[in-house]
Amino acid sequence: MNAANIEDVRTTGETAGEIAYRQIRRDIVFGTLVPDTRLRLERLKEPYLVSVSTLREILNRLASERFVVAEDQRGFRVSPVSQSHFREVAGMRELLESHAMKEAFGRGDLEWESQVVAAHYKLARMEASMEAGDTDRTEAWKRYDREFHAALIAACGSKALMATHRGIFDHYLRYQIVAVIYRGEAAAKEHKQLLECALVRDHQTASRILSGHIRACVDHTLDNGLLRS
Amino acid sequence: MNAANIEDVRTTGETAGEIAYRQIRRDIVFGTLVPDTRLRLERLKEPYLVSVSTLREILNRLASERFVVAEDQRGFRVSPVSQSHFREVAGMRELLESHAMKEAFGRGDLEWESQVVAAHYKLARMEASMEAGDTDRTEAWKRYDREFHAALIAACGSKALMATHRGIFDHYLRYQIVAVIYRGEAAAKEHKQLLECALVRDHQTASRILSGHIRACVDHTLDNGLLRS
DNA sequence: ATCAATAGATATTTCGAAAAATATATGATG
DNA sequence: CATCATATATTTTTCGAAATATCTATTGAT
Repeated sequence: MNAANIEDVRTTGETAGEIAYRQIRRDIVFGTLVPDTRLRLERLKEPYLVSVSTLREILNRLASERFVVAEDQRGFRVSPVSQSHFREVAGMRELLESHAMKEAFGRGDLEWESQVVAAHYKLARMEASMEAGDTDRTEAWKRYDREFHAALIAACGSKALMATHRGIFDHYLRYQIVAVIYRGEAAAKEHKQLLECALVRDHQTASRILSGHIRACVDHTLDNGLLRS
Repeated sequence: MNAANIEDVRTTGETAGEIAYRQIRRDIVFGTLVPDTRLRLERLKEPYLVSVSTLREILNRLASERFVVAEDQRGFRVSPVSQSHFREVAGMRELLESHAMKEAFGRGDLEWESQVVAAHYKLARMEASMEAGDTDRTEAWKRYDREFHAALIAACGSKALMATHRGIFDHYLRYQIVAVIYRGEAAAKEHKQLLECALVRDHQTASRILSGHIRACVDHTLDNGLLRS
């Protein structure tokens, strides 16, 4: 290959299907594709710039991740949401993340600590910016939130655990978006507490805070009836 | 539809892709498709009786489940196995199944108990039959083992937890097959103990037994060097 | 008027081939 | 002889259309 092609490696390295996959997944997590709507193949071809076959590959992947449901010979639809499922997902997050934090706190080294500090710094700055009225950046905020919690458990020593957590976390994220949750100040305080726990390796307090963090979010959502049945 | 078609509902209700999916998944879990081998599309068309497009749908699904890995523009291969991954999967099973048993023991009713008894009965009979030299039925044995452990946690109240457990369990199963593990007598005894714990709702003892159950299996495999690296 | 059966329309599933990328073989050059 | 560029072959990715199934509207019968 000649020198001119070096720049194209980025572009060609990723398949069209991969790009469309990320876009559709993102549209489900962030609610652009609303729960329970049917995903008609011919209709999705145009907006995502792929053919039906490629779409089916993508939707099959998302079905494995439970972001869409595949009904036998009746196509696909965006997975529905429900109070009970939200509770289940929140419970899973609590179980996985608590355990992973405990492991990470026991194994983490200086490099890990610095990554946690870095992730918290970015998140805290974003939270401050949101507090100051810089709205409609919730997507970036959620990304930093995810990265902070991922950093906390990064030293847990199990790729399998982190992968499972990541899958569950995105489902949790969808409920936060779908129900339009905002409790910035409280969440920011809890994030700071989690950072401090990490640095002194106090996983018991961290678990307690995480439980509160998650349960407050679930209760707030369900109490206000932001989700039906 | 006329009366004659009623019988065909079973046949036509399932798509060709669904059948091939189950077969390929099964072939990976039970080692027929050996770890790390490349899954060439043209080569798999014939044995599984589907086209390349359908194959890609299946392999994308299995990639989401981490039974195959997809390399950018380089196709698919059966996920490799390693000691460290086996340990991670075993750890995940311990975490999920322990927690689920605790919940199930707290919520289970008479109907649940009877299902556990039924599942154990089938498993115990199979184990006795294996003990008596009825070999090469390990696949059926593994299925009953899975069903027993699934029955134990069936009352945990979380479909999400059960689904995640199921996914992890099959990865665990693959290692049992790949490494040709057999510790029938010991396992049978532990299964009986788990049944008794369930009926008296002693989740703490059950957790201890499950830990031993899993760790003995992992140690036995790795100590005997049945798995490289 | 209600229900069943049929025909037509719409959607999904499956296929084989074209397009794009990677891997392999060949040959030229230092 | 090694290295790099070029050409060939193989493989993956993507597509559009044929085959199959489901859904809807219409007709006819009880």
